[in-house]
Amino acid sequence: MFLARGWVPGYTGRAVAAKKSSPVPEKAELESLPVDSPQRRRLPLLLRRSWYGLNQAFRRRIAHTGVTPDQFTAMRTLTEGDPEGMTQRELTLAMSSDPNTVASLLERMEDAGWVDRKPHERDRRAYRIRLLPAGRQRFEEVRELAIGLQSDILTVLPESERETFLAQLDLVATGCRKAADEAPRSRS
Amino acid sequence: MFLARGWVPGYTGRAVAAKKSSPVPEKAELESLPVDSPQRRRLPLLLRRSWYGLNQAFRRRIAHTGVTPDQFTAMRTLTEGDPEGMTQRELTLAMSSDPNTVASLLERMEDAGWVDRKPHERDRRAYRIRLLPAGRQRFEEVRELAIGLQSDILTVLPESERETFLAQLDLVATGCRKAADEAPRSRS
DNA sequence: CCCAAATGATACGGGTGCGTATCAATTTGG
DNA sequence: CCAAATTGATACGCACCCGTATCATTTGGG
Repeated sequence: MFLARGWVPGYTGRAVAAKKSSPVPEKAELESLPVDSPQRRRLPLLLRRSWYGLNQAFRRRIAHTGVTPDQFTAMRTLTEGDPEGMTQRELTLAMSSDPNTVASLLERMEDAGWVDRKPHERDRRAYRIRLLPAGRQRFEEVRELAIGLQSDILTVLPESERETFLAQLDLVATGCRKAADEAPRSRS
Repeated sequence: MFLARGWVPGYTGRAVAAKKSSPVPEKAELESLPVDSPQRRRLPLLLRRSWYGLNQAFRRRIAHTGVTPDQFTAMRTLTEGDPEGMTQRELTLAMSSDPNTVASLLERMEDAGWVDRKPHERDRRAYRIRLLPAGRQRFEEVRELAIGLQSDILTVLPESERETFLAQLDLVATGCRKAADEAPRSRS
């Protein structure tokens, strides 16, 4: 087995080492531990597990459509955005992504015939990205699967707790972005 | 489409279109909307924003150490794992990562002199990965910054709600992994 | 005991995240 | 009104995610 003797459990909490009796520490003793102690639930690890798990599940469920999760996110964002067509900058912000990534993402989507880029009528540096009919059709197809997945996963929480949880996650997301924006880009 | 002209604000909520007066819909009308409606909080988008925001913040805060967020995760996992040295397979599982990714991650970390790979004494296919003193020193250095970041972010939630939130996120994470594991790898 | 199935690791390739640099166009300040 | 700062987009390069294929070793069932 993969646990020799000795050992401290990972954050997956398979076991509790040493002499601690209860598998779940009491609140009081728990809060006396460092916030990154293996005995505690840690935000970064939980977000990592959630995000990669969700992505993997989604990618596998939609693989047969030829669309990737990020391409789907772009399609959704475009659908919900300015009907005249968002700029790449706007798309980047709305997707919480990066100008670079969005550029190459759109390049592939343009090659696939799902979007096109028209020059912006007031800013000659910018494009207006529009979702083409072929893209919209793909989007609708994948959207059904996305709804199914999200619903499946939310069943792990009692109905009554979902909105509160999502509101808290929203706060956390905002906190994370804020931390990122405030972080120094190294000194210069 | 569900939004023709007039746009509806994306989840970034830059503006509120149309005639809806309250920016936050009532619970009743909210629950009548599709789970992926822009007016609702959506799990995938929130997880995306949280994860990338957290990562970006962390990457920027630790850039001067030469360690990447994933390398730090590996160091932490190794530190908390079998003192004799985990195999790559075990590390992969514990990190919610992928055998491929872990292999190249470790290759870079080995080049940097932070870990080494000794042949496993009972399975000649496997390695035992050990964190070297140089790696442990880097780990301790970065760990301080990681604790600071996690603490900073958790301040967005009232102290009394944190443990509950993390417990719910744990459930969600498990649900996501489960969905991924159950997803078909395409048919063969 | 032996062979088929399963498993640990690697190679290869496409997609994505992102720091840095560059270029053209727009905005701003004096 | 013009030079400097800012901004939209791209190029390049490295790190990481992950599907697929391959190879060596281990395991399991007959």
